[in-house]
Amino acid sequence: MSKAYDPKSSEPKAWERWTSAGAFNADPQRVVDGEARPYSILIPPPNVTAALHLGHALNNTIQDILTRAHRMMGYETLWMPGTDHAGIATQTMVDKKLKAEGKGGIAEYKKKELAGENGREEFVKLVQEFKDEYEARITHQLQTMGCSCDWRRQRFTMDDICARAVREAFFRLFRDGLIYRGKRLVNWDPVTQTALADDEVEMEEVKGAFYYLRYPMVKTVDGDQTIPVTWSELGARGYPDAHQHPEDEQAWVTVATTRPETYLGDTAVAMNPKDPRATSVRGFNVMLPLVGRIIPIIEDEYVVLPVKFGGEEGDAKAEMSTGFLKVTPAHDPNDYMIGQRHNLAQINVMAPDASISDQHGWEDVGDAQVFLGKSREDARKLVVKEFQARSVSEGSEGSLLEAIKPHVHSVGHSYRSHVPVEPYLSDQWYCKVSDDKLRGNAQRALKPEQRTEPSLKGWPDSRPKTQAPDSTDGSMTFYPARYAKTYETWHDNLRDWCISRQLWWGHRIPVWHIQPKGDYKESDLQDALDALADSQGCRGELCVRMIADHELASMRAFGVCTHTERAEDLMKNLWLALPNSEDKPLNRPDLFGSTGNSLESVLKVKSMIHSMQQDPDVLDTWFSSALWPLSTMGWPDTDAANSGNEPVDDFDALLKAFNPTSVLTTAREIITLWVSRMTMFNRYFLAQDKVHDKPPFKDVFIHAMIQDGEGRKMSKSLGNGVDPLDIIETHGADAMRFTLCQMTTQTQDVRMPVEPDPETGKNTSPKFDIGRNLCNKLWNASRFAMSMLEKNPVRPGPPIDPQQLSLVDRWMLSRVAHAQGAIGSALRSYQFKDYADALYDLLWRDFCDWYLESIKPTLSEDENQPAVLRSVLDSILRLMHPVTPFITESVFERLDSIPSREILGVSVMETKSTETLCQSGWPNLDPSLRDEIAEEGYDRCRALVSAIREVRASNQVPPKRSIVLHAPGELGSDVKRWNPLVETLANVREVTDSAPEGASVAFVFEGSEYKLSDLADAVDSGAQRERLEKELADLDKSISALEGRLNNPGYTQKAPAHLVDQTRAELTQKKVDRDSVRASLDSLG
RNA sequence: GGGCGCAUAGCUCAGUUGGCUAGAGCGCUGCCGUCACAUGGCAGAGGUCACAGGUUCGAGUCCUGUUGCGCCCA
Repeated sequence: MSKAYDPKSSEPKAWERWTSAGAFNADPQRVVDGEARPYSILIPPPNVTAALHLGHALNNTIQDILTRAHRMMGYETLWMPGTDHAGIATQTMVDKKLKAEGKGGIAEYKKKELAGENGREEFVKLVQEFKDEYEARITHQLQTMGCSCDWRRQRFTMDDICARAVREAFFRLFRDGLIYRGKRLVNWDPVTQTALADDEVEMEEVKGAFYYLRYPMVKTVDGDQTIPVTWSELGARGYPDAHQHPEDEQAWVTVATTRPETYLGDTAVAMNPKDPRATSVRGFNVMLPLVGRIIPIIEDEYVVLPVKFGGEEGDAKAEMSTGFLKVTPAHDPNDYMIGQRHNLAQINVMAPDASISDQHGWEDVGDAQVFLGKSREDARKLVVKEFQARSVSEGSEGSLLEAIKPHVHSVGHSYRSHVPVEPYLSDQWYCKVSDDKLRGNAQRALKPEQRTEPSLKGWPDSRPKTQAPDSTDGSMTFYPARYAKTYETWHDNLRDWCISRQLWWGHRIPVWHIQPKGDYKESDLQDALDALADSQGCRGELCVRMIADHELASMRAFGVCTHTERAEDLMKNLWLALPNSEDKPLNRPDLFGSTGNSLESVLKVKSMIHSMQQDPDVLDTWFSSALWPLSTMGWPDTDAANSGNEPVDDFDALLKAFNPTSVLTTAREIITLWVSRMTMFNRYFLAQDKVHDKPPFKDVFIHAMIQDGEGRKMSKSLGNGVDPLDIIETHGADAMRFTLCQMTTQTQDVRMPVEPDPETGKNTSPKFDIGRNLCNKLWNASRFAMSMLEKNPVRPGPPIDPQQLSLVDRWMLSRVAHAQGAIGSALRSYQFKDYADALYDLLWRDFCDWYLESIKPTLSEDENQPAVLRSVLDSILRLMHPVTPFITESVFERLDSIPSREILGVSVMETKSTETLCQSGWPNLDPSLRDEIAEEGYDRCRALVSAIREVRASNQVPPKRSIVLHAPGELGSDVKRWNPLVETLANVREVTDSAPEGASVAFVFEGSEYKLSDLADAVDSGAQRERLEKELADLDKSISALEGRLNNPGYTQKAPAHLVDQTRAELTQKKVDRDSVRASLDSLG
């Protein structure tokens, strides 16, 4: 074995051993047959947009630690790997890449598609290639890190098995009325031209302005709506300040807006009913400049009163408000709500690219055609310019633009294209997550102790319905517990989920839109299609729903959702067969077979369809992510999953064995996006299947976020990101894993100082040295131990009774037992730092610093000691394996061939194989090995050694010099009984009862004075005095503290008796110590 | 604006029901080329536990408030 541990040579070999042994393969049948308990984890599928970063490394290290530990504990263990197609993110990446390569980007392919070519298909193929590349890279990264996933089962959210789950889920929700079509304001990204979910919008501070615009006031006389209202008229009606304006001039209202360009779509001006001006303007309208649209002045509580008229002073909104609010229902979410309340028209004045357009619902353009075709930015400038140039009415003073005040406000930006999001009215698909069948199930999943009163009060139905230990409700627990609140609050304010995206990369929505010919009901079309489906062998695989209801039959629309590929083909064929002209017969009768029955059905359906179109949109990425616990397990059709080209065909047992999973390990930012939705879907669908009604995981562990040394997020743009592969290259995978494990505390952020590696220039962190050093320590300790075992082989024999062992051996076994317990409880409570610290202390402090040093001289004489050494090293390797799998596997391979002998109480848990360390058992140390007496005895010995070492150091005694300990009485006989521990560890040549003859140095131990001699040729009495005086000062300080405590009657009366006794004993001891130190000082003269 | 978190040694962090003379690693100082490991050993210095009140016999820990930093959601 080499002197220093070399991860580069060990890691690939260990990996090879695991994979050839099939060490990571899970066998669901063993669980179903009751041979083993299940332990399963689903990987949060990384996006295929980029290589993994340190946050992924942390998350996956944690999952691997849990997986490996439970595998060794005898659980049938599944860690399911996979990646996410990350719809918009990936599509954008590919678009950018194409543009960077000088190609046209997605726009080119959109043109092709419009021209009737396969632009969409070609583009998706390119994305597929991109995905393949990154998927391979991510897989490589995870494997290099040592992730013990069952790689045979690797999934991708868009592969066939996942696609089947998506189709099934969509169909059922559609059928059950939980998916609907809605015209809503969405967060529209004008660059990628897609709707964004609320959580895909990032708020950014923007330096903008409040623009104060004047709208002339008009009234209706004899049907003419454009008659100006004058100030004097308003004044007569009690309008405050009306007299400040010229009497006969036209009055106006001033609205304040940050987005003047949206005025084109205004359909009302609103004011608060409490506004003192409300009565005087009631019944009047205003006329939009240039557009000429007459819009009403309405009253709504939403409007903030200006300070002048009762608004709160200091409230920024009240300070800015004029009391009049322009209402643009089609371009602002709040205005949309007002519009709903007052039944206002929604006028969309923009094209999908956010340029001003009269092609998307705006008709009364009037003089505003100057704005057509302008981008929203240009339109804003132009609106300001036009308003500035005009006045309220001809000849009146002042322009329509009253003022511009700078204003910093936060604006939603697309997380992909980073442009401001445009609230945009469009038709989208929604999932009714606010339904109790979904929301309620997610709320009820939470452990009752983690629910809070306000939420339970707000949602009385969300109280858990069942409470048995294995119950369906209340069985999901968050670690750390505080994150339960994030989860809970999210559901309290849940809005329906917009699930459609105007993208090409994703699961296409399996719906055909049908415009009906004639006036008929949903069920009529359903019946006709059922008959057709029947004739085509796909009965029941189509579901019809009204998706747009309108008084006019011609404006109605039906959605036909297809349940299967077959049904999809049927609809496609129907579309192909429909002739352009209504009266012509089918142009492709061949598509439906030749039976008269089918032809009749086709003709019937055809007669009902005016036009049909496949929905062009795809589903939000999170829709397939939400199905991850189901799709990875082959749901809904395990038979179909088995028949694919999968390397394993045990899907039928998979779901039964491993859903619900044991724990989900993830970052806090996706508690809402992902955890919640998986919970809803898992419970909803599996309950329908009568499988179970459980949440998809028992525990949810939320790990910390890694920030750089300055507390900033790691990101590409800041250049502070760290690539796990770089760390593995310089430090080794185990070193990285150990450091990450040790950093994983229960706080929400952890910091990792980042600096460039002086050699490679790549980002690294000194933190990883900790892990590297630990591995090196393990390597050398093992090397040393094994060489000693070669020289002093374990002799065969019956099991050793620990009671027969020497003090240090019993102590070491006790420490291992202690560590095993600490590690077990750390794992159960997801306290990963505690795990790492327990390993560090066990290996470095206990085993290396004390045990190995202690046994050096005795190993050859003590016939039991080699067996203990062998056994302890074995246990340490096993306990360390989940954190540092590679090095422990390498060492274990060598240790395994060294003979061993059983020690009573030391065993390993049973596993299905012992071929590698990875597969073999977790240490099982009987609690009786925790030996208080040995720990106390050895601790005394160590304390004495430390005291002697301190004397040696303060007197500058060279380490090589052997000295003499003068220890009469009890201590002397103890030291002799411990022989040769003190002698070895403190380099003492001789222990004697006699007093020193020559120069000596005194030290105090347990209240008595002892002496050391032969320290050097001359003893430095100054150093001794200094040391003793410091010791005296420390003692005085603690004595006065203890006395102070005991002199406090409150303490002696109220504190627990054992504590008071303890304090008294401590005080007595300290006083004795002090006397001895004083005596030593006196004798120094 | 709402929610959550953090503030302890020069740095990164532990400190789980209040009982502590407040710990670890790195860094720092001194000694050590020793036959497992210098990616190491031994010894040492270093802290008004952000601030101000309160509860208690006793507060780093619990409560209230203040300040600063960070994250999430509007």
